[in-house]
Amino acid sequence: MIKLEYDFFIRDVLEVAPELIGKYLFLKKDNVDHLYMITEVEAYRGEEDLACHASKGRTSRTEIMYTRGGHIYVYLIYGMYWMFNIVTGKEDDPQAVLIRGIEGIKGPGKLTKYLGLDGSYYGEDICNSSRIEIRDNNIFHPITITQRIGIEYAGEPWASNLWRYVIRNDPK
DNA sequence: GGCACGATGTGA
DNA sequence: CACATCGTGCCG
Repeated sequence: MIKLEYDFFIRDVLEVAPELIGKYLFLKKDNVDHLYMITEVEAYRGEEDLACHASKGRTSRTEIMYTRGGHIYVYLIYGMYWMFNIVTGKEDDPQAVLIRGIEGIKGPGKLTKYLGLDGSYYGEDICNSSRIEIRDNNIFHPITITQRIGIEYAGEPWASNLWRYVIRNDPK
């Protein structure tokens, strides 16, 4: 298992997102190591993407998306659920990958609750953290590509862009 | 300051 | 389909 470094994350989100399928999320909780295979992600790309929070421009919340890839973007939705994202791309090119599923857990809100991820991870450097990393075991997994979930409000073409990537055979 | 609304999940 | 629950963006 190789830890992924900046060169992996500092690329366009449409390259990084599909490659994250089958990779492993490493977490250290209470001094115990855990590995979870990533099974579902979505790409959010630039200020022009009306489903991307960066479409509102640079704010205290979206600021982290304007940094170079490898930082963590976490935010609260519906007052209850933390969404876990990894920033990608170069500095000043706001992009992020929303991690929507790991093996056995479907749904971005359930995922963060299960893993214990919250606002304390906002801005964390996933290439230089003692508690969270992404690792690769070089095993390829075929993927299914679909539209992103829950962003119809963004209108076209954003609602129809095929920017959701799911591990194939992962039921739904 | 006030208000509308979500990259969701659950349960009727 | 209703709704919980609150940070954020936007307007005033």
